[in-house]
Amino acid sequence: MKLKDAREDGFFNNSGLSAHMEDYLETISMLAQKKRVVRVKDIAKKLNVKMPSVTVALQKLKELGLISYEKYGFVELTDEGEKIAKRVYSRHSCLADFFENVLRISKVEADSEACKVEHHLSPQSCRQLKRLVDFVNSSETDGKWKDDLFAKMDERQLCELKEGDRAVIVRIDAQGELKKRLLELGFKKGEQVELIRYAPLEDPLQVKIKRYNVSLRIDEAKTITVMPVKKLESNANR
Amino acid sequence: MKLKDAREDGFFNNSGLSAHMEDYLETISMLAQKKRVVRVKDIAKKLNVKMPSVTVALQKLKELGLISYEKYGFVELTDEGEKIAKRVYSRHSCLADFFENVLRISKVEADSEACKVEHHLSPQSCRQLKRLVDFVNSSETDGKWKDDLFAKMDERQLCELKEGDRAVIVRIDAQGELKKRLLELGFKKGEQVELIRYAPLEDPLQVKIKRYNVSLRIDEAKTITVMPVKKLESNANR
DNA sequence: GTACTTTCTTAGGATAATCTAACATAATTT
DNA sequence: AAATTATGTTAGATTATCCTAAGAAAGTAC
Repeated sequence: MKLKDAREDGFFNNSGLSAHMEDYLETISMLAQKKRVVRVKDIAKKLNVKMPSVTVALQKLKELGLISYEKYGFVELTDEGEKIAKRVYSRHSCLADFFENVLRISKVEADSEACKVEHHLSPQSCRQLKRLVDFVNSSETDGKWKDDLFAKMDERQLCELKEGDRAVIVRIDAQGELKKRLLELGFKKGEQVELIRYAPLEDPLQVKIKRYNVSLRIDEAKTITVMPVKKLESNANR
Repeated sequence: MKLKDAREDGFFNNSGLSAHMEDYLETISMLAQKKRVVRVKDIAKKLNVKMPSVTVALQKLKELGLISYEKYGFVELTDEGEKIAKRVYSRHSCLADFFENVLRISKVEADSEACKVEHHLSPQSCRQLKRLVDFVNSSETDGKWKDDLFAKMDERQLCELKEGDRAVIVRIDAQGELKKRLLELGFKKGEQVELIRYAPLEDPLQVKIKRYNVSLRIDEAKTITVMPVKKLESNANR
């Protein structure tokens, strides 16, 4: 909602920079830590844009006094630029941490989600998010609730699995006829299933249960709650 | 990170629409529920843009088959448009719910944050977020941890308060000289403070404690953790 | 030290959004 | 029914991105 705001608050952030400019800054900062010098080419690669786009962005950042850079030269952050980059980066880590350790999605996806969301989060939300992550991560507050939370967060509906995933059935919410049919097919709590394949439009999905291949419609698969089994990736090639 | 993606995945979402187009769709859907007819003017007002911008957007949405609309006529969503709007809206509510009931920021701010973030969240994250909110909201899993969580989430550092806010001191993390000085000024656990005013650049902030006005630097105020006291707004005019 | 390769910049064009100003249609009032 | 007001559209400009193509500078190789 509020498109104009999207321009004022969404694209342009606390730093006064657009989301894209913040990305450039963040990238420069990251590269500066890894490499001796920061080059246009590297920035372009990291941000997945072409070099001319980088050149233009650098010129703008230079005008803003956030980097020092001469034509054909290397790029360095000024103190001011470094400060903003740090802030942007901390927001990013906070989010990535949240996605990974609270929402419990894979590290890679957590990072990618953080990238997409990071420029749009207010400092306040960021602080609150940090409090939440700290609470969940803190070992003081251990106890059953945390196991409960993680169990809940790790549950999926059968149709959320990817091809090849295996999982154990936790619960079946189907009623009446459907429930009966699913039970007959062998779906019951504790049973292991493997998602074989989705049909082109994702609709019927093929599942393996007790050595049988069964075809389910998405609406049917939605009633089945499962807990994925971690694949031992290192065993994959044996 | 990944600017090009920002275009492919950030601005253009699961629906294949840009964030702004999703906003238009969502707004139309909301207005359609409240009003007899949806007019350009209302959309413009809601989205905080001028009418010509709306006209242009509507033309595009029409081309995409998401709304039916004739020049100078009213706007209606097609089935396809309605479907997308619903999806967008459910993502929005999920986020707003999260910001309000898990991160525990005010309803208004929760909604505004949701608006800014909503277009950038994958369906997967959305589902996980929903699981988290459900877990926190569910009354089954009651018990002390929830109180602990809320207590933690409701804590603020003194310098996070707004002018006029009152709060009770929960903890002081200062060390050595600073701690001594704060204690001398009357800052201690259980004491009530009121944030009077920030200096122009937010730096020294003026706090009232035990009828005294005290000036603190931000770094000092950061060491003081407080629990805001809800103002009884309805009493304000008496 | 000339020639090739890599890296970077400039120029010019595209797109998606915004806006203002001016004009067109519809609705309301008299 | 004519005049006025409200609403909506078109035209044209602006901004922030991106891109490709072509040329310039720097680095490397023989």
